[in-house]
Amino acid sequence: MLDVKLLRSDFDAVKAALDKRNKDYNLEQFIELDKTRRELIGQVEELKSKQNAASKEIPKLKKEGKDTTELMAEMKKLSDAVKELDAQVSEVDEKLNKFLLTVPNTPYAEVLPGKDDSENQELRRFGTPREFDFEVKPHWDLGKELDILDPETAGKITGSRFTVYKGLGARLERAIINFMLDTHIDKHGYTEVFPPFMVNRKSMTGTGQLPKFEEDAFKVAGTDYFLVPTAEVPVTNMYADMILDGKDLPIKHCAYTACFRAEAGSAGRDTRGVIRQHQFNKVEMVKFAKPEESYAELESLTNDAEDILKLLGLPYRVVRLCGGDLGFSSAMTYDIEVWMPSYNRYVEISSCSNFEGFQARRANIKYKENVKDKAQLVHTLNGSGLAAGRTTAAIMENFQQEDGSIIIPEVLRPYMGGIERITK
RNA sequence: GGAGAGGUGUCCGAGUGGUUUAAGGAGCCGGUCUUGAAAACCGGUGACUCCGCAAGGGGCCGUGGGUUCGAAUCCCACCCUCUCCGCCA
Repeated sequence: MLDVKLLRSDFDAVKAALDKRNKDYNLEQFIELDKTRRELIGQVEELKSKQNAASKEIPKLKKEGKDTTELMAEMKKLSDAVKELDAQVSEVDEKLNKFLLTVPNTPYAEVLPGKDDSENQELRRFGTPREFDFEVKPHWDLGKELDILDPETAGKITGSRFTVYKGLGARLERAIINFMLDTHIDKHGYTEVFPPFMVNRKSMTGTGQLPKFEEDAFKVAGTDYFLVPTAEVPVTNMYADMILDGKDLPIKHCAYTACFRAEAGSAGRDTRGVIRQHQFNKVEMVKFAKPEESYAELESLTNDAEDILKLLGLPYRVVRLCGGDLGFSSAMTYDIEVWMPSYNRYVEISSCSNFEGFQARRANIKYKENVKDKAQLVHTLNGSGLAAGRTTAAIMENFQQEDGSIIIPEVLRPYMGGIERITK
């Protein structure tokens, strides 16, 4: 949610920042609603003040044995007026709130305007895509030949966009998850959490998935719960409605969860392989930081995600998303894209974002430097570290051999019982 | 799922319709005393939020409604915690 005070005091600046997203958000309606709301509040609070005064007066008069009938009748009228005005206030409040909840975050100064992902800025590359002297196979063909990925069986037991991992495929996916978690915990200093895979509506609203993107989420029938689209949702909301101690910041968590996405609107895209699934595994990093430190924290968070790819020996590049490609809640996002031989291009494997105070305002997460200070919003950040399914696919494709086998990266071997290669 | 108990400020805890402006205690801050500290004593101290330039005012006793001139207190719904029972990995 945007800062209402900023919207009032510096409307044009907010509008200019949002323009970088290349869409129109009809911000003008805010001005009118806000004005109406403030007028109504002024009126109703004046009446309530009178009400409170009378409530002190009536018991006094009664004790003195005086008649309060007339005053009480007068107060009844006032009470009705208050009710009427209160109803109007909450109506305007609701409209205003509804509107504010659907306006995305203002992009950071460094974010360039742009239409879509074609206008993202490449910042750096690591590694060199391997030159193959044989015909590369996509991971879905390798997976089938090695009998480690089985989308057909998943289609039978569930439906499309699901995969059964079998044998060493399942073990590889699990090894990747554990390797990533251990690295973030032991080397990068994150504290692991293992949260529920379902969250309530409040949490989904807190991080910005709702109310605007309900069709992207899986709702659990008969409840008001949603399957988590990312661990960002449960982990960020762990601190909802809390005032943190500045001494504890930054707080750094990593978490593994399965992630569930309806993939509404992506029919026909990436239908083969494990790149775009309704359910996939991901290790997520989440940070809570002081505002003045949040952009430095974004750099280190992105480096932590990159470190996983470096250790695995996978070539990648880092891009800064332009305004038009930026997620709803984010002020700035770095995407890390891994080289995917079958696509013959870099494919997103991590997205690292600084949400500044946008989520913190929605979820009510604050901190105090000292006990006597005024509580202020923390900045929230998160990034994939990494998407496990896409990592499995990248390893399969980048480390495939001419005979169709796959060499396991050395760092994963301890997690694979020492196995060095997946063969038929 | 069933039965019961409960949710009050940083914490403990009182409070069943009106000087409650949320008692009292702990903690915290300041002071007296002390070589210093502790103890004792004295004084101070709810957080958050909304409107307002300010003065000030409104709201907040799990959440949301309702009754009333007036609600922490009465009524309704929901959420959460604890105990017991049932079921279950």
